[in-house]
This record gives sequence, structure tokens and C-alpha cells, in this order.
Amino acid sequence: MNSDCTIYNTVDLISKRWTLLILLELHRGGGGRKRYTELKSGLFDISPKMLSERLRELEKAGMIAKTVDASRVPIRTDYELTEMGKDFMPVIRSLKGWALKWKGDNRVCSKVECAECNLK
Amino acid sequence: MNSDCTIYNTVDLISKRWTLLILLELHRGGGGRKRYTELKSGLFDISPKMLSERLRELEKAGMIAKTVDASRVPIRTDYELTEMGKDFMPVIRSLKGWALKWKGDNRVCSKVECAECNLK
DNA sequence: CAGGATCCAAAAGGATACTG
DNA sequence: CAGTATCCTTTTGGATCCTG
Repeated sequence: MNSDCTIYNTVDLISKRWTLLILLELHRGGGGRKRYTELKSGLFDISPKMLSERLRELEKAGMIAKTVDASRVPIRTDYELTEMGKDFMPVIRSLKGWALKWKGDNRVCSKVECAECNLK
Repeated sequence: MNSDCTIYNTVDLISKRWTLLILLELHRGGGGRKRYTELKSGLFDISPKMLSERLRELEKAGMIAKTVDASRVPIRTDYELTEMGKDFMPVIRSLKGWALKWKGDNRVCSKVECAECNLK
């Protein structure tokens, strides 16, 4: 369509399955670094293929940063939100506000561990 | 995943291809009613199947309203944003703000008629 | 542990023709 | 005009096994 349109490309990135959930997962509990396996169990149904694919996309987009510590065995990898990624949270918050206002009768799910709802 | 989670369901709705573009198209030029064909030519690459499918979804979600005037031939149909739909614009605006801040070097495409960028 | 490689099923989307 | 119906291609994603 308009592959040189920033808005369109942004929508294209964030509208992919799991993407928002991964960002929320990285934001959970005050942010900070999270391991691949940690993310994987937080998003408990995701396949390794999907997770690494999305992580690659998000890293390329500049929303997350990857740190590898190869000095130890096994290799340790961490992911965290960049400033750009953190700054995206208000967008999600805005979406949540809208949903709470207009879809309130469906109510936000009550599970404490629901990554989708876990945005303050 | 969590089909009873409002946030998740919202993301699921709006992240579908064309959905945001249709909303923007309905918002264009001060809002107001738009005909099916009008929308179709505004989103010039969309297939009739996609357009009617998305319109149905959005209507069901309560974001747009459909008006049919069968008293005349040919039948005239109009679509417009509901209050819920209009109230969604700040969410898109928030997304655009983020994109302009962080993806500014890619710049928003300059075409005046670009529906994606046409949000004030 | 942190993925990559493969294979396969399902869903999404496009093109086109048709209709009340 | 405002779609529906059909067919077919492409994409997406899940399951699983493998490896440095």
C-alpha cells in the first residue's frame, strides 16, 4: 500500500500477533531485563519460532534492545525496552482507556497474570 | 488466548488489515456520512469482499453505524462513525504522535490524499 | 539456554464474476 | 449502487526436532 508511510508501517509492526503482548511482558513488574525463557513462559503459549521472530522485528524497529553475555556458559541473553519502546506505553494506555470506557461491560479480565491487562 | 479479555479483543479488532484505514477514511474531511463506493475509491486498492467484511465487523463492534435508504433506486447506503468510533480517534492520534517523535526520520508520507496520514 | 530449521495446517486476503 | 459468492494464492502461525 504505502510502504513509505510511517503511520502505516507502524500499524503494520504493532498489529502483528504477539507483538503488543511481548512489549507488555517486557514492561511488566517495572520493566528491566528479561531472558528469552522468561518471556517464553510469561507468554505461555508462544512457539519459539514466533518469539524469536517478533523479538527480531522489535529489535530492528528499535523498540527493544538485546544484550548477550557470551563469557559464561550457557550464554545468557537479555531483552529490555529501549526509550522508544518505553515511550510506546502511553499509546497502549490510551487504547486501554478507550476500551475501559466503551467496552466496560465486557470488563477487563480478572486474572492477575494476564499480560494484556497488566498495564497500570 | 484470552477471549474474555477486553484489551485483547480490542487489539484483535483494530489490528486487522484495513480497519484503521477505514476508520480514518470515515473521519476524513470532518466526518459525516460516506457511501460504500466512496469508501472503496478512497481506499483504492481494497477488494469489495474486504471492505464489506470490515464494515460488518466495525458495525458489530459499535464503532460505525449504517443507514440504508431503500425508498429510492438504487438503494443508498451510508456509513458513519458512532460516538464510540469518534472517541477512538485520540488513540490513533496518540499512535501518530509516537510515530512522528520516534520515526520522524522516515517522515510521514507527503501525499495529501494518504488516508493514513490525514489525521490532524 | 537460546534459539534455528523444517514441515504442515489454517487463515487471511486478492481477483473476478455476478446480482437484486 | 452495494454488495455476495467463489476460487485460489499467499501469509501466518503452530508443532516439533535439532544444536552450539
